[in-house]
Amino acid sequence: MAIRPAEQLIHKAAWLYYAHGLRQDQVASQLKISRASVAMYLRKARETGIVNISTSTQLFTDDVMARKLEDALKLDTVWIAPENGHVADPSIDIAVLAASVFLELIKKGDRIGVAWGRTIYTIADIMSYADLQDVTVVQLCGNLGAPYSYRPDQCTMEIARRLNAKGLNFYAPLVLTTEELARGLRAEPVIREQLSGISQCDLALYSVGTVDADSHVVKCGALTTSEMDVLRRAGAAGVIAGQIIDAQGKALDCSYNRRIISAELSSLRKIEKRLVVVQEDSKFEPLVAAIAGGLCTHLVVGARMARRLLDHAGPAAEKIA
Amino acid sequence: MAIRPAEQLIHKAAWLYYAHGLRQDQVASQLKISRASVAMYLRKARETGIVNISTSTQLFTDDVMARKLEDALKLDTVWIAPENGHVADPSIDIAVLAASVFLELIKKGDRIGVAWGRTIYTIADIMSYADLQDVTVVQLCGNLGAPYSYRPDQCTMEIARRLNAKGLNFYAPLVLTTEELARGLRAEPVIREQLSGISQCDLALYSVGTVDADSHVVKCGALTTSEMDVLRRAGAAGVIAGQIIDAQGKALDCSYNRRIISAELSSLRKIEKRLVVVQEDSKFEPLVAAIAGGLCTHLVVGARMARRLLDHAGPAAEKIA
DNA sequence: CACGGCTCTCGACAAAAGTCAAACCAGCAA
DNA sequence: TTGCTGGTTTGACTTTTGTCGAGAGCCGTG
Repeated sequence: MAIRPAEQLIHKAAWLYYAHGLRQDQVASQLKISRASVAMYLRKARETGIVNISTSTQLFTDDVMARKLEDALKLDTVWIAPENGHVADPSIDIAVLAASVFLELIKKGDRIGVAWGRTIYTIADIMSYADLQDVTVVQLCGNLGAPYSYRPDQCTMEIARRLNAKGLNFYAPLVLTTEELARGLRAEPVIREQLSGISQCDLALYSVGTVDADSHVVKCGALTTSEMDVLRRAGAAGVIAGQIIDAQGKALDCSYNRRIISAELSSLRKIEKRLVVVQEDSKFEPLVAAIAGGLCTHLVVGARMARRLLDHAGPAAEKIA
Repeated sequence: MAIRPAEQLIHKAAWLYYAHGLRQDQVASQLKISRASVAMYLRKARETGIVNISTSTQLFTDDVMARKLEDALKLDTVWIAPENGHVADPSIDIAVLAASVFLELIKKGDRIGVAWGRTIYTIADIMSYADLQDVTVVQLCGNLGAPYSYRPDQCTMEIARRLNAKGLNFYAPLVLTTEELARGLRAEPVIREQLSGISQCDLALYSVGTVDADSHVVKCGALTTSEMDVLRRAGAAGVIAGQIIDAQGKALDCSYNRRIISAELSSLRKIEKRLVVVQEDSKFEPLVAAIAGGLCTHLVVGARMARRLLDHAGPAAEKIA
């Protein structure tokens, strides 16, 4: 119980304003404070998640293209963010939508797996605060220095913070220099436990990475440009949770994949809702690979990407709708 | 309305406004409609649940219950002490909360009325020291021998001591053997002054007592078990400041009530802030009676009691949230 | 094809909410 | 004691939002 007058007042103001529909000046006179303070308290209430304002994301699953994509790619639900040039930065649009979808998919008591990357952090950053105490957010892969705040543990923690949930971090590097070491580390009880807990998640949130010189894993130093070149020629098609996958969405058989500490793809597939968010157009092939590998059940993309996916799925799928 | 273009528009407007945080005029220009229409759409969006505004329920479950109680019972403020079973003695919890609430409610220059009982003394006992020199603490009712230090004058003095305030004691017994004597004593200038000063208090602190054999007034010898039995059958529902009240919170018309020296209930009702603290679950009916009689504006109870009060107030009050 | 009846839309105004610098206050150090 | 610091609170001001009545568009009917 909050004895702190501030929190008590904030809650009471929020209650009177949002639940009772009083005006700010009425709240002010009732609480015997100035209206300006009420306005301030209400802002705090919104910021801290004491009140939640959520908008339904139905609109974006409701259109025909989303339906066609669901059918063609056998996905659970697809959300398509419009890219009509009105909004300054279309990628923000996708992230805002993704954040809402993400919040909508969370249920009480859920365990949520979160990967890392620019996309994920953007989502975390714009996500509104919520109050989900019995939710646990777990990190899906080991750590790696990344520019800004895109680090795996930061993504996890930031999302946990926003949700007022428990954050479960991964205290291991993403990639090691030898396979032996990686094997040994995976066998460590702490790590083993974290990894085995992943398949018990109810919801996972990740994006996909490219396998070119611009790839996140290259930029963060996990792989050199030339190593990546080799992998690409060996069939690498994308990156999921730090792991290289081929065009069928299977983990590529390579030394790199054996040297990382990350969620097994089979564990990921056991998670009921696998929410994949893709912002950049360049991530088309990786996304197709991830979908092929059954790593995606819920998808948030922009209109252009949706179009491309539909074209790719072939005219056969087109005419179903 | 076949295809409902409106629905789509409402959705879009709600999305841009709530999820993207645009202003109404920006939304209007983006959707190429007037701002007035946007305002109307937004209202519809709220009404139809396309956007959802809710006050958090998990993190602040006790606060939410407190707000509901305030609404249902028309109380000023309700504080609820959590009873999660972890703490050894939950009644201490309530007392700690009550003490801080009490201190919070005191303002400079206040005159404070204090009744007596185990609850009150517990509060006095754990209350932190403060320095409120221009505060006066007055005893609300006559004296009566009580076990430990629960005597009215002791409660008053202890609180005055803690606050560094002036204590104003009552030099009269709580109950006399004849109505005449009580009348005569009440007419005495010293007593009369004390009694008439009560309605000028700014804050009162009391608990409620039960009307069974375990009642404080019985244990202290003011009434015998059998007398209490009779009173209960006559409609006694609780005890406030040594006085018997009925289920409506009115003073019961009985010889006992005419033989006591205590604050008139009407004087108590004139006090702006009437803080009632209840620890024991058995005091449910007395508390309900006191609230019904308008003897309570500020309430401190445990979560269990709160729940019971809310259930009692009826499901109608429940659904406000 | 003109007519009510209907909803949707808009402009203008009034009301409410947001903002910001200044005042205030408690706690602390000198 | 005095002055300082960090945070809250407030009044005055600006911006944003809600509302209302008028008018526009639409449709079935006589």
